[in-house]
This record gives sequence, C-alpha cells and structure tokens, in this order.
Amino acid sequence: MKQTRNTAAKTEILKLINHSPVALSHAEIQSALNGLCDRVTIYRVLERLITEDEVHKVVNLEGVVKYASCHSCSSEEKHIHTHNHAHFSCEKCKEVTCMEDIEPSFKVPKNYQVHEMNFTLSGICPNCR
Amino acid sequence: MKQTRNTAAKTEILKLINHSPVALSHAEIQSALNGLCDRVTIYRVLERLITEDEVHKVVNLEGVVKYASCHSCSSEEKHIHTHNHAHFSCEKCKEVTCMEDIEPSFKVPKNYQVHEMNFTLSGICPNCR
DNA sequence: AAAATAACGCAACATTGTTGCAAATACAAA
DNA sequence: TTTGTATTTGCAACAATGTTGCGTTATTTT
Repeated sequence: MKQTRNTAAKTEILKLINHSPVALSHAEIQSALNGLCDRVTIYRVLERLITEDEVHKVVNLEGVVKYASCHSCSSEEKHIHTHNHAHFSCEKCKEVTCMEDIEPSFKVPKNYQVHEMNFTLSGICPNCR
Repeated sequence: MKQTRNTAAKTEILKLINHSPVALSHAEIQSALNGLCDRVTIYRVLERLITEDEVHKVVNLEGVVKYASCHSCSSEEKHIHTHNHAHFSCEKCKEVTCMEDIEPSFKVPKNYQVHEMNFTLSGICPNCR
C-alpha cells in the first residue's frame, strides 16, 4: 500500500483539529492556517487523515461537512472503530461537538445491513444559552 | 402571512417527492423534471414546500441534501412534528430512505437543549444485497 | 548524495446554492 | 370574463465548495 509522509500542512491541520473542542469545516481550517498551504492541499490532507483514521467526517444539519478528531479512541482501536458516537449541532453558533458519552440504542428492520451510524442532535448548546 | 400559490412546478415537484420511496436530491429532481422549470425555481419551490410542511430535508453521510415527504404524518400533525425519525443511507446506491418505525432512545448530558434529531444509519440497503 | 515517489501549487473546471430584477402567472375580486 | 395585484418565474450573475491534471517541490529510502 501507498505510504504517507509527514508534511508541514498535515502536521498543522492535525494539530488544529486535535486541539479544537468542536468539529471544523474546510473553510475554518483554511482561515486558521493563514495561507500556510493551498485550498486543494487542505482537501487532500483531510482525505489522507481520514484514511489514516486520525480524523473523522461529520455533517451538520445544514449539510456542511466538518472534521473532528476522536478523542476517546485509543490509537490501537483506531483502525477498527467506526466513529459510532453522537454529535450535537448547535442551531445558533453552528458548532458541531462530539458527544462521546451518549449511547443511542435502536432497532432496525432486518434486510438492512448497518455499518455505521450518524446520530446528530440539534438545538442550543451550553455556550449559547 | 404570505399566501402561496399552486403552480405547475410546485405540483410536479411535490408529486415526484411524494411518489418516491427514497429522498431525492435537487439534481435528481431537476433531471426528472426534464426542463419543466429553472434550477432556481426548484430551490425556491423546495423551500416553500418545507415551510408548508409538505416535505422535509435530510442530509446523507456525504453531506448531500435530499428532500422527502413524510408519509407517516397526518396532515393535522404536520405543523407540529419535527421529523424526528431515522433515515437509512445506502453506501452503494446512495439512496436515503425514511425508516418511520425505528425509535432510537438516548440520554443527553444536561445543558444541551435538544430540539431535533437526525439519526442516519448507513450500510447496505435490501436492494443492494 | 541520489533516486524514487508522495505531496504540493496552480489553473481550470464542476457542482451546488444564493440574490436581484424584470417579466409572467395564478387567483381573488369586480 | 376581465382586471388588479401579489406571487412566482427565468435569467444572469455571483459565491462557495469540491475535484482533476500536471509540472514542480520536498520527503524518505537506499
């Protein structure tokens, strides 16, 4: 398989995402990087980080794609886990937060083969009340 | 309040969505309409249908916005319900289906004021196995 | 230090969604 | 049926987001 390299762009982007309490959009990452690299490079780095299981993708209720690290996952289980936790999408500040602790339970009709779940709650986050 | 009118575009778009077993994207609606109306008109009609509670918006796991009618909702409760049911997003055919019957249960940390939930499961749908 | 190849920047393009404005039309009232 | 008017539409223009190809740069291996 193809081997990946550590570059300034990758290091900085991963640091940003790891240090952020909320999921970040491409646009937010770009403005935080302050011209360190090209727009396209950010897309490609994010893609790489996802396949390396350093980062996962979340979509907020408006369809905006955001990226978040998975703080609760140990490096050992990174390659097997499917990010099956819930997210909270704030209607006011539009921030997306991972909620590691809530565990939804559900029953699905048979014939459906479930691989992943995306459980996003929306409303008002603690900061916005 | 502003009064809405029935037009050919609105009628056709609603018919499409109502007759589809899966949620439809703007692009899918556009190609199904076969040039009946402008791209922009479709956006505006969909907006209207949502505020009239004829249709609701779902986002699939890739962030693609889709539109679906809510078959299980009686016309009386349309104005109060929040479409709090689950969706299934197929990895293969990318179709999004409403799953009226599954009722997820969960517990949220306090401080979070939950208004709506978007519960999307992904995997392989019955048609793709 | 050199070779191999992964990653980058740039330009160009595709898709998706939004806005302003003038023209068309739906519909209620005359 | 005709008329008046507010709603809806089409068009053009734009903004935001995402993708692809290709020549150049930079990291890693030998």
